[in-house]
Amino acid sequence: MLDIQALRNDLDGVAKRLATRGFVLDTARFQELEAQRKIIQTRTQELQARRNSSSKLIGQAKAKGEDVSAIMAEVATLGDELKQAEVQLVEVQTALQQLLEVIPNMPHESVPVGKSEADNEEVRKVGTIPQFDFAVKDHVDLGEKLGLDFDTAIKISGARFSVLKGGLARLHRALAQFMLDTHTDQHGYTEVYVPYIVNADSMRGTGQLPKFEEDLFKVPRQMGEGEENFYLIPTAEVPVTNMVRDEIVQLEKLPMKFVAHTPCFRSEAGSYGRDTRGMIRQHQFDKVELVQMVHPDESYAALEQLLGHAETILQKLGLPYRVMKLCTGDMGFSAALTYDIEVWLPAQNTYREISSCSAFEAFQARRMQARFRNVQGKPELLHTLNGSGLAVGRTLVAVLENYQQADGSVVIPEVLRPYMGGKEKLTP
RNA sequence: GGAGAGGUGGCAGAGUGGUCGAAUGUACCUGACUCGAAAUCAGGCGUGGCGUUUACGUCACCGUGGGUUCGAAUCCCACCCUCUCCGCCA
Repeated sequence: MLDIQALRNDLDGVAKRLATRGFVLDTARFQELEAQRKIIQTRTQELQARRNSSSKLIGQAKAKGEDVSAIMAEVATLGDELKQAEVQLVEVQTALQQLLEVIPNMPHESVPVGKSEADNEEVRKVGTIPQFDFAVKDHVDLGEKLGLDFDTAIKISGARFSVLKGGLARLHRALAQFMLDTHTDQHGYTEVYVPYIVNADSMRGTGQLPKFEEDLFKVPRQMGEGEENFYLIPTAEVPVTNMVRDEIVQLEKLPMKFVAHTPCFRSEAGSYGRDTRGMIRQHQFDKVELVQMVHPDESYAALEQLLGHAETILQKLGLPYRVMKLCTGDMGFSAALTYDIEVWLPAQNTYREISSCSAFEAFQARRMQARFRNVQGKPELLHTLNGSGLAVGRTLVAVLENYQQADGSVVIPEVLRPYMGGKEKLTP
């Protein structure tokens, strides 16, 4: 959520910056609601003040045993008007809140302006693209012989799921373990185990709700008369970041750095026909996620660091990649600045996203009321950031394709061998 | 699933429908005493909004949402959550 003060002070400026990411801010509506709010709030508070002082007088008079019927009659006339004003105030405030909740974050000034993926900016390329003296296979063809089984997954669940068997399942686990160990032992993250099902408040906190409900898997749940659904997490970002929701943390606790390995569930509504082959785009996939809560001054330095932590994994695995700075039009709803890391996939002869690292400034913290006590002792919104380190399924795909041999076997990257019982190769 | 207890400020913990945004303790900050510290004493110390802007005024907030009332932390209703015991269970 944006700071409503920013909208009050510089509405046109905010609208202009949001326009660069293709969002049209309804400034007229905002101004209208604000004007209404001001009038109604002032009147409501005035009436409340009168009621409060009269009621106080009644109390004092009664204590002295005086007659209070005159004051009672006077204050009684306030009732309806006050009630009506209060209702109106709630209405206008709710409308403002709803307007604010669907406004995306403002892009950082360094973000290149653009409309789509095509306008993203390449920051760097790392590693050398492997050359093959045979016809490369994609991970589906390679995997078929090694334990990747889509037919069984379709039977037990449906499209966009996969079953891994044997060495492949172990390699998948090895990747996650390796990532966790690296981030905890070398990058200073604290490993956390978190719920995979969260409540609506958490989804609102990180920005998935109210705007993107159709991307989520919903778990219906009765709550008294109404219902407030649970949701399957689309990323560990949600439960991990929400650990600080409604908290005021001590200054010394910052930065907080967490890493979590979780499955992620996405409905992939609207992506029909895209990446239908293979395990690039699944309803369920594993991811190791890095999350940091930091002092506002440290936000962007922390993002560079976090990006480096994710890159380290690719470097250790010997996978070639490039880092892209997303343009204004391609960034996610809550992000102020995003780097994508794209790994080289030989069979597709291109780079594909394997990690996304974003700084959110106070956007999520404001939604979550996540704060720290600053040097003056006052609560102040902290900054959040996160990034994949890395998407496990896509990393598996990259390993298979980049390490494939002419005979259809796959060499296991050295750093993973300790997790594979010393095995050096997966063979059909 | 059954029975019971409870949700109040950073923490602990009072609170009979009226002067309660809330006693008290503790933590924390400032000052005094001290060479310094401890102890002691004095003062300060919740969050958010709005209006004027170093001050000030005002409103809201005692798990959440409704209700009763001139007035609710306090009474009523519903819900959520926590704890204890029993049952079941990985």
